[in-house]
Amino acid sequence: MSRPTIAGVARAAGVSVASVSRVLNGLPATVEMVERVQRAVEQLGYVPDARARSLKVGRTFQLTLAVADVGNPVYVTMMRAVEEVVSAAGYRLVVTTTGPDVVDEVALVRGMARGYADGLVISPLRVDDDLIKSIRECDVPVVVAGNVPASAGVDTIRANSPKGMLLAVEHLLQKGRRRIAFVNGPVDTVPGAARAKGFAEAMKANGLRSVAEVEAIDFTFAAGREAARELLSGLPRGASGRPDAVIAANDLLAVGLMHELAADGLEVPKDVAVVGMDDSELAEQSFPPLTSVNLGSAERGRRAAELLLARIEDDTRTPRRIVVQPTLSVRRSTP
Amino acid sequence: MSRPTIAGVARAAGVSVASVSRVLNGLPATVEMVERVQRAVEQLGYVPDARARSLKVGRTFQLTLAVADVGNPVYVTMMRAVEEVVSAAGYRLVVTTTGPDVVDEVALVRGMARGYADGLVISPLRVDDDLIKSIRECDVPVVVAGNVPASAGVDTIRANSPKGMLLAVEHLLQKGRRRIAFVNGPVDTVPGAARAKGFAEAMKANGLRSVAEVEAIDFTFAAGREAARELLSGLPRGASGRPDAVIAANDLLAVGLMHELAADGLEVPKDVAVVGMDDSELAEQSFPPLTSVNLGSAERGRRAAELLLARIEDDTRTPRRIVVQPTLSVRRSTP
DNA sequence: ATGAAAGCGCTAACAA
DNA sequence: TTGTTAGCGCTTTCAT
Repeated sequence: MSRPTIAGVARAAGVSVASVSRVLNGLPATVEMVERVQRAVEQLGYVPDARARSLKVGRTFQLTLAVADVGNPVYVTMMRAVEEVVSAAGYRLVVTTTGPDVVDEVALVRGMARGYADGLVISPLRVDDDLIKSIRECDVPVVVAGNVPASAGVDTIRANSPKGMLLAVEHLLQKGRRRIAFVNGPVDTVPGAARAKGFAEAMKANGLRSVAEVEAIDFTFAAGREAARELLSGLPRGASGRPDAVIAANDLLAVGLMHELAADGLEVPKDVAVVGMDDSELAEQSFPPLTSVNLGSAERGRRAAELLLARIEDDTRTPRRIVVQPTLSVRRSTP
Repeated sequence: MSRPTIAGVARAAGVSVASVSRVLNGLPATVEMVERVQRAVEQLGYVPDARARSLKVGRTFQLTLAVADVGNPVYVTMMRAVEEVVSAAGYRLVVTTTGPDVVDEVALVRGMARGYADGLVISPLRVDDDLIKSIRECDVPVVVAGNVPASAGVDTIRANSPKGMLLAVEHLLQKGRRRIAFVNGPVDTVPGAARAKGFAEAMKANGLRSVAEVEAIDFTFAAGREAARELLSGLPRGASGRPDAVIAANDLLAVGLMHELAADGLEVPKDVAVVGMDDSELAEQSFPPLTSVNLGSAERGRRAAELLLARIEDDTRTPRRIVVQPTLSVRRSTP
C-alpha cells in the first residue's frame, strides 16, 4: 500500500479534502469534524507531503546554511547558533558544504532558485563578482556571514578582524612579546585578506615589524603544519632571530603551528606564545589551551539567522550590515 | 518580475511547455527546437522548480544525513565520505543534527515521510522500539550507521567495537601497561553499550581486571573532563593504585581526559598512556597526538551511502548488515 | 518531432 | 462550518 494522500483521508473520514486540510492547519471546524479527521489520519498513518504543500504555499519552511568546510570548528559554533534561532522560528535547518571553490558557492546560490529552501545563510570563503551577482539575483533571501562590498546590497554580518588582530597584538605586547610572526590562511580568501590587513595595521599601530609571515594554502590543520614548517625553516636558528610569539589566522592553523613548534623543541608559551582566532571548541581542547580571538561566531550565526528571518518576513527592508565586535579569550598558550 | 515558469519559457520560445520540458530533460528534439528553447531559457534566466518537479516525478534527488552532534569530529569524517559518494551519484546531501534525544530522531525519521529527501542515513545515538518502528514504516529508504537488531530488517553498517577494544587493550598490554582504566560515554547509548561490553570482554580475554571505570554523561569534551575528574578523585593518590593507561570511548572524551591528567600533573604517555576511539581529525590534532582505534568511520560513511543508493534503485533487496573492521592508529599518547 | 491535456498532493478562494 | 474547484510548476501519456 502506497502513501495515503489527503484524498484518502477525506474518503476514510467521509468528508471533503478541504475539511481535512483545514483541520490539519488548525482552522475553525466543529469538534466532530476534527475528531473524524484525526481518527482517519491516525488510522491511515497519513503524513502531509511537504513538497506538494510548498508548491502550493510557496514556502518550504526550510532554511539552508552553507559553509566551506564542516571540519572547521568555527562553523560548528555558528551552526549551533543558527540552528537555535531557526528552529525556534519553526524552520528546519539543513547544512550543506560548498568546499573552497567559489564556483561551487555560485552553483549553490543559483540552485537556491530551484526552491529547496526559503532562505540561505552563506559564509563564503572566496567572493567574486559572479558570486555577488548570483546573490543579488537569487530568488530567495540570502544573508552573507562574511564580508562583501556594501554595493552588493545584501544583508551581511561580519567579524571585525582588524580589531581582533589589535586585541591579539596588544595582548602579546602586554605580555612582553615583541617579536611577533604571523601564520595566515590564503590571502585570496575573504578572511585571509581581512586578517592580513588587520595584522599589518595592528603591528604598525604599535610600532612593530613582523618577524616573519607565511601563508597557508588553506585554513586547515595540515596546512597550518606545512606553513609552520616553512616559517621555522626560514628563520635563523639562534634564539635572537626567532619570534617569541605567533598569531595564527584561525584555531586550526594555530594548533597545526603548535605541533610544529613542539617538533622543533620549542615550548608554548615559554619560548613562543601562540594566539589563534575564532575561539572555537578546538581552542579549549588544544594543549595547551589556546588563547584565541573570539570573532563572535556564535553571535554572527544568531544574528545572521535573525536577519534572514526578518528578510523573509519583509523583503523590502533596506539591507543591513552588522559588524560583531571581537573579544579575547585568554588561555594558557600565552604567558 | 517574478520567477519565470516553464509556461513563460514556452511562450517566449513560441513552443509548447511539453517541448520545453523535453529539451530541458535531454529528450529527442530538432536542433532548431533545442536552440529556441535554450535561447528563451537564457533570456529569462529560467530555473526549473525542484519542488514541482519532485512532486511530479516523486523524487527530490536529495539525501539526508542525520547525526547527533556536529561538534563530534567523527561525524566530520563520515560526512565527507557520504558526501563524496552521494554527489558522485548526482544527489545533493543535506545534513541535519538530531541532538542526543531519541524522540528527536524519531521525529526526524517520521518527518522524512513528508518527502524532504529520497533517502536517509542516520547514525543514532540512542535506539528504542519507537525508532525502529519509525524506520521500518518510513516511506523512504533508511540506512542505519550504527547497531540495530537484525529483526529490524533494515540495512545497517556498523563498527566492530569489541574488536576495536581488543586492539586497544592488546596494544597497551604489549607496551607493558596492565593497570587499565576506562572512560565510557553513556551506556544507554548504542556506542556506549557496545564499548562497555567490548571493554569487559577484551579485559577478560587478557586476564585483566580494570582499575576503574567511569561513565561520562555524553560523548563530549566537557563530559570527558568531568568524568576524568571523577575517575582521578576516586583513586588512591599513590602511584601503585593509579592506572598506567586509560581507554576512552571516543576521541573527545580522550582529549578531555588528557587535560585532566595534565591538570593532575600526570604526563602522557610516561605516567599514563591514553587510547581514544574513532581516529578522528582530533586525534592527530591533539597533543600529544592520540593513539586511537579507527572504527572505520570513513568506510562506514561510504558504504552507508552506497547501500542507500542501492536501495533507492531496488527496494526489494534483502537488507544487508555490514560490519566494518577496526584498525589501530598508533600515535604518541601511547609509549 | 511536437502539442494538448491530465494530474502529482496540496491549499485557498468561492459557493452553498 | 463545509464542500467544490481551480490551480501551484512540472512531467508524461496520448494524439497528431
